[in-house]
Amino acid sequence: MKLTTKGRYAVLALTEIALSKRNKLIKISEISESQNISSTYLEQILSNLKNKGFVESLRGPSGGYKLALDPENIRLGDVIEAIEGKIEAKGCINKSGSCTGLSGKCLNHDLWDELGKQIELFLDHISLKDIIDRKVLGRSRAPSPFID
Amino acid sequence: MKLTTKGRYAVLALTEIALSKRNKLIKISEISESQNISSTYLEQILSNLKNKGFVESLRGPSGGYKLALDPENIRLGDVIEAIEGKIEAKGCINKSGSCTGLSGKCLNHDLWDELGKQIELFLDHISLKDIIDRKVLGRSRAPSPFID
DNA sequence: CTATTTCTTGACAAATTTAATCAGGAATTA
DNA sequence: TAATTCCTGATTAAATTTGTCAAGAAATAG
Repeated sequence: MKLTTKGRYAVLALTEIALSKRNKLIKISEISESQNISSTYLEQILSNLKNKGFVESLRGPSGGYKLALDPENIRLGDVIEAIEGKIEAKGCINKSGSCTGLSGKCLNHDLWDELGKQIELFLDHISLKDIIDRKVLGRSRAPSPFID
Repeated sequence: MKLTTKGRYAVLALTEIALSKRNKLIKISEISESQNISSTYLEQILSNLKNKGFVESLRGPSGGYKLALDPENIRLGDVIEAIEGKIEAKGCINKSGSCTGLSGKCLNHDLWDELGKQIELFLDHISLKDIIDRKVLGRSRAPSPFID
């Protein structure tokens, strides 16, 4: 599993872009300064977000970025996956011999798979609009009881 | 947030210990061999698990490890926290100036806090016994809708 | 059309974290 | 008393994250 500053910066940048005046372009330098993030580092991230279709850009003076989608259509899960890659709780993948032993057949596999799903489910249900509207707090949920 | 092989090895080791014959001690070398994990690395992890009270040990020939608690009383959340430290989605902590800007007051803070809770909730509700009994699959849950 | 601004791209380097090794030691038992 | 096993802390190696840097391409203002 992976969740680094890169992913957090991406979400942060998207909220800044979303909050900038409707259809008005916002520059990397503006985000960089207001959020105290290296502008060259942000360049990488925004360039990536552009290629994945979350934002649009314009070059030259008075250039900058704006959202390519409405905030309610930007799922955080998609953003994080685009930036950090698949959030997968790799249990024993690519480790030959690690699916043997007393706990053979990867009892543990289930755990990390399901945890990965729990994380994905959460992020896939939160949109950029939820963040802007402050509709995130209190929404986490415990797993369901096991049904035979 | 953090979830590394160390945490996974810890859970793996615990399941191996749990599955070994009741009250019979199991050696590091046995786990190491059956799971293909460096035994010296495992030593660190098991020593840690012992200090945190999850397992007991005995030295000398015919020594080894056994559980200090019943599997149903070992919550994965506690294990992971003991090994990896608090799973916290640190949003803007210790980054002076990062709580300003258009998205000031840390709109994002809520997101990572709540994601952290979603992960904790999941792991706190799964016990070592659940893993052994294969009662984990299908239990992940989406977040609840926002209530005003 | 020229200079400036801004995004774009890819390679590179520093810093941090993770994963693992190593060495020496302490308890237990046969 | 010798072999076995856990115990501890220091050190190293590998991988990843977090940037920096340099050269360039598009857009615009003047």
